[in-house]
Amino acid sequence: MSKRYWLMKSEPDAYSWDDLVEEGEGTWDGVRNHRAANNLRAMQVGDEAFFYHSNIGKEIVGIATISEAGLTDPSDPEGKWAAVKVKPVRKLANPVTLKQIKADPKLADIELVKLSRLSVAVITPEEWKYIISMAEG
DNA sequence: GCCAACGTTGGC
DNA sequence: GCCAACGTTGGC
Repeated sequence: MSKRYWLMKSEPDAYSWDDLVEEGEGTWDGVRNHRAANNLRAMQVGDEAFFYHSNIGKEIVGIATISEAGLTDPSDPEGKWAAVKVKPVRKLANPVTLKQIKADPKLADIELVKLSRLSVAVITPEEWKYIISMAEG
């Protein structure tokens, strides 16, 4: 299967990009939303994900890669929820803010905006390329 | 099975 | 701090 792209939200107060870089690898667990969990289950090792800071910053700050997929959430005693592990790839030269994303007609259908409460969202290859060009172009 | 009430998340 | 969006719960 070809590589897919994702967006993972985190409140930097709870777990920031810098925390991920410091640890080297982070487990993405605690997701208790079925749609977000389905996204987690669809992830494959090697997929890439934007790391988005919600609440504080409200911007995409970096790129992470899925290092382990199809895990069971260790924080779920019933073992029903999914988790993955991620590693930082690189920080974006210029973070892309939610404001920029909302203001751009090319990103009008992005799941991040349409389903704003989803903690794990899908990014299409077109959206991925476009956001990268905003950040590093 | 429907729907109102409530809780949570996240933007503003 | 407020409110909108969405999910979940519980009464019927």
